[in-house]
Amino acid sequence: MGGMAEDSILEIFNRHVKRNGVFKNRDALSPHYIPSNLPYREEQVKELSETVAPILSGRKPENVFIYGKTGTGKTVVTRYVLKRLGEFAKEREIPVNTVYINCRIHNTRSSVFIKIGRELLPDDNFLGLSTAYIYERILGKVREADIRLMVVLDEIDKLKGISETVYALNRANDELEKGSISIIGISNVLTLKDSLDPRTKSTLCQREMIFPPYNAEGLRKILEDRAKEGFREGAVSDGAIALAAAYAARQSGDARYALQLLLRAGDIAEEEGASAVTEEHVEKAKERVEEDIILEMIEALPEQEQILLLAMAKLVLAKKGQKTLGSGEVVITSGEAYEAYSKLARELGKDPVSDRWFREYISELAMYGILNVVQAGKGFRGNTRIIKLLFSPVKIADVLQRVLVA
DNA sequence: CATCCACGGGAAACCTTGGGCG
DNA sequence: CGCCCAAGGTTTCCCGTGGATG
Repeated sequence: MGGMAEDSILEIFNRHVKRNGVFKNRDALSPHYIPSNLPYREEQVKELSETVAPILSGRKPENVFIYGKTGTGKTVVTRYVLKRLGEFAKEREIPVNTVYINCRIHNTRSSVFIKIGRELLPDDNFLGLSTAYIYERILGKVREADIRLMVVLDEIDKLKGISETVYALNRANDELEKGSISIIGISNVLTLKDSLDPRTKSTLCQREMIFPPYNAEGLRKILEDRAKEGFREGAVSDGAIALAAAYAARQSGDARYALQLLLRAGDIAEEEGASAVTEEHVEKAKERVEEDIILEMIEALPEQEQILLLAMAKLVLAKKGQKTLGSGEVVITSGEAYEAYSKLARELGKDPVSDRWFREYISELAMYGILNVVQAGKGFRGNTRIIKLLFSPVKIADVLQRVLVA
């Protein structure tokens, strides 16, 4: 740690002090930000508002199931409408409560109930209590204060025991003389509906909404709006926005991707000390965003496949410089990979799967585009194939080390 | 040609889940 | 409520096949 490191640290810190970067409010580009208007989703906003509005006159709104691909605005429209509903109700002192639950985090019935309980009764501690008890406490509160509750279950496909949860929440309405509970379920898994049992399906899907993907024009409008909020005046070129919109349109109209692209482009522009975001920045951001997505995906992979990938990454790093093939790329045969994998699995205290199943994993990962598998050809015995990681082994190892140790 | 590495289909074994029944 | 069994899904086991070597 000599002068060099010191200098580069100073440089980083300085960059963050002198706030003449491209961003004005970086959060406006984040997927969690709720903008003040939602272009190209006016229809959906209207329909959802109509659906929840009866709550204001004391009637229980129908349950809604919202379906659409990632980045089609499901979550943001829901949060937007409920936020406005909450504000409206508060002004008029109507007892409306909304609870937003992301089922990827709260993925069991009890953790959903705990989350609702915390929202309604912030002073109580629900940990360690039975689900039935929490349920009764919630019901008691709803009844006592005549609360009209809206529960949003986002990424509901990730919830274990959808039926039980939906059924329990809905059944509450039969037991309540005052107050009500309505459900909004959100998912990007189209087949989810078919996998539900008929009773759950008819309960949850009293009303259905489908969110279509944005077209390039819509994406451009979204980016323009957000750029106005997020960037300084003139710190982002029209060309950059158009390019980001075009890439995202190709990614099946994913607005989250578009925003991520612009956000990363902004980061890169700042790193380079540029005064404005250009098309080149967007171009460079594309790689980074794709990497972000892959890393996110890797984090969500089944444990065994993560172990496999970590073993592969470590193997690549260990072999760097040795055994190379022409181009200087590291070569790994499936035999070696399996050995490394089973060793690592045992180190982590897990039973390795058979080599047969291992091969299934390999082809699955190849399908996702994380790995690449090719016939080895001459120089190797028989039908040997070589496996390549398509992403930086350092980053893969980084992410997985963290995930697997915890 | 025998041997080796590895692939991938299919049967068998094992595990999970949910419904029926005492 | 607990037990058991059927159905389904997952994983292993077994094996024939193909390609490259010596």
